[in-house]
Amino acid sequence: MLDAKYLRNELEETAQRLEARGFALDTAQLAALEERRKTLQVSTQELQAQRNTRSKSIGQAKARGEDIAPLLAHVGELGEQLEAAKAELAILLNDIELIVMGIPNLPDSDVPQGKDEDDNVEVLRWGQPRQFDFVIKDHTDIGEAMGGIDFGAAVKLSGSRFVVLKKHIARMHRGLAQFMLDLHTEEHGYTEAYVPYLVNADSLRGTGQLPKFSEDLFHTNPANEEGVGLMLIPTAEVPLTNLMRDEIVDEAELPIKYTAHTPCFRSEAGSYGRDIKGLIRQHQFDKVELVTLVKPQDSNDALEELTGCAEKVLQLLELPYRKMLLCTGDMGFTAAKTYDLEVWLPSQDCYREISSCSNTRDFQARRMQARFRNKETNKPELLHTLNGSGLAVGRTLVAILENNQQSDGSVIVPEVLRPYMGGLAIIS
RNA sequence: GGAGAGAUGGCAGAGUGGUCGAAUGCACCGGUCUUGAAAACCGGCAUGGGUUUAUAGCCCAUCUAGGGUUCAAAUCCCUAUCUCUCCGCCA
Repeated sequence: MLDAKYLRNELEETAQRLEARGFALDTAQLAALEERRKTLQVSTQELQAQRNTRSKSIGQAKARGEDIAPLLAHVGELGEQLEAAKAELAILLNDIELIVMGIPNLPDSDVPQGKDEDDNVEVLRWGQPRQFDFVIKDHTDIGEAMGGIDFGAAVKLSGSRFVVLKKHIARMHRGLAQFMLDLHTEEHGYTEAYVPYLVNADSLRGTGQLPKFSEDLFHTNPANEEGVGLMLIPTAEVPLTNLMRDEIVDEAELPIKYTAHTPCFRSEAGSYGRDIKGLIRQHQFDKVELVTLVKPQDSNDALEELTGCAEKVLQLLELPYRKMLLCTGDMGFTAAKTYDLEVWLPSQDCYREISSCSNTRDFQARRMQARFRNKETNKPELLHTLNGSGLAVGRTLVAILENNQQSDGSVIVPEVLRPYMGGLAIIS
């Protein structure tokens, strides 16, 4: 959420900056609502103040043993006016909030202008895509041949966009998550967390999934009262970041760095026909998430550091990747600046997203009132929140299967993963 | 599933209808004292919002949340959520 004061004082400038990311802000509508809000709120508060003083004087009169009947008659109609004004104001504030909650974050000034993913800027490339001297298979064929990937079984259990993994593939999937968690906790200073996979609407509002992207979420429909209104997390960013919702932490505790391995659930509404085959786009996938909360002046550096932590995973697994700086038009709703990491997929002959690392600045923090106490002023200030995948486990599995495949259909296990695979060097 | 108790500021804990945004203690910040520290003493110390050039002032809201009663609610009523105790069940 943008700062309400900034929004109303710099309405045109805000609209201009949002245009860069393809968002059309209806400034005329907002200005009109704002004008009404101002007069109505001022007059409502004025009425409230009047009633407060009169009620107070009734109390004082009563204490002195005076007759309060005439005072009571006078305050009666004031109450009615106040009720009406309050009701009207509540509706208006609600309307305005709905609009403001649906406005995306402002892009940082160093984010390239652009319309879509074609305008993203490549920052660096790491590793060399391997040259194959045999006809390569995609991860589905490799996995199915090993009896380790079974889409048919998943269709029976749940439907399309789910998968059943077995044997070495299932183990590698598990090992990958362990490896990533160990790396981030032992080498990168993150605190491991185990979090709920079902969260309430307040949490989803805090990180920006609601109210605008409800259709991307899986909603629960419990048969009894218990658990009503809970939704499945689309990413661990939601529970991890919301740990700080309505909290004020000491400046000395910053930065706060959390990591968690969780499944993520996405309805993928509107992506019908995209990546139908394989593990790339699933309703349920595992991810190791990185979340950091920092002082405002530290968030630029924190984004570089966080992205570096995700890159480290790819480097240790020896997977070729490139780092993209997203343009204004391709960024997510809450992001001020985003790096995508894209891993090389031989079967698709291109780089595909495997991590997305964003600085949301105070956009999420304002929604959830996540703050720290400034040591100098002793006043609470909004934190900056950052999040990134470190990495998407399913897609990492895909990348390993495809990049490390051999002509006989077996796959070489990356060195760093072998301790998590009982020492296996090759799976087949 | 059944029975009961509770939810107040960073924490602890008063407050049962009227100058209560809320006593007191702890913590924290500043000062006096001290060679320095501690102790003692003095002072300060909630958050959100509105108005405004202003984190000057003024105003509104907030005692888990949402409704209700009343001129007036931390205080009375209803509902929800959460916590605790006991019984049952259970990984």
